[in-house]
Amino acid sequence: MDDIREILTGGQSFSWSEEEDCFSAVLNEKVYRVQSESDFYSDDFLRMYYDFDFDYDRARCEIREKDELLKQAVDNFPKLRILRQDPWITLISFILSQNNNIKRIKGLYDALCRNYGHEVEKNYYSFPTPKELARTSINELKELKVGFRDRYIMDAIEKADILNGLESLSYDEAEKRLMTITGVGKKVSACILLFGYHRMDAFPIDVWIKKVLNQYYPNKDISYFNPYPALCQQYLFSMARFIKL
DNA sequence: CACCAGGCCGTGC
DNA sequence: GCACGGCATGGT
Repeated sequence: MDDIREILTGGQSFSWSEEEDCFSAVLNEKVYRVQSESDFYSDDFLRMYYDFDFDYDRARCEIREKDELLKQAVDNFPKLRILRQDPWITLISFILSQNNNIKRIKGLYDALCRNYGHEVEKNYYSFPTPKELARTSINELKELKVGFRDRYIMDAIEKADILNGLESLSYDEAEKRLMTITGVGKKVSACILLFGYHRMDAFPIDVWIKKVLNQYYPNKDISYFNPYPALCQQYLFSMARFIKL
């Protein structure tokens, strides 16, 4: 379980809960339970979700060659991947993420599931669809302690249809549309495009990545991380948290 | 008491 | 265009 903990609970997805002997998540109207990487290869949905088709061996080799920090990152997190998540779930997840920490984001994610999702299995709730979440209100969201993000969630529910058709757009155009949702800026849209649309050209810059860039890459352009900007970003994010930068 | 967390908004220049 | 304070909440 140690090798997939960072992928499932390290900040790109908030769907997974660590139990005594497995990680569990309600996705695709089912409860999935996994203990190791191999469990992702036994099911069609999980295979897609785990980004089975991407050549991570090749990417890791190339990223390792870039510099010492990325080499350490690849060696510390050998299994790191970019999961293929649902756009709507990533939209709400990363609205919740702003000025927040991973543990509390997960708590709020679970609260939305329990309150507005449906029970797929005893005590396992799905993430609410836009229609389900539309049953909420500013006041109910306040009670769940989402804080100042309440009005952002309300606006996202109203504009959920923006998510349809982003696949065919350029990065800049897709980003522009996402940013018409109140509470969605450059960083949150980068996370949505990366984790929800598998846009591997995305490069979300959060507080951790800012520290890394300032300290280790002060005079480098983002293009330094080509041809795997998103993966490098993910490695550096995990590494920065690991060494408590 | 302070400062921080996978930031963004509103205001002022 | 850029800088800066404010923002809900919970943890350290």
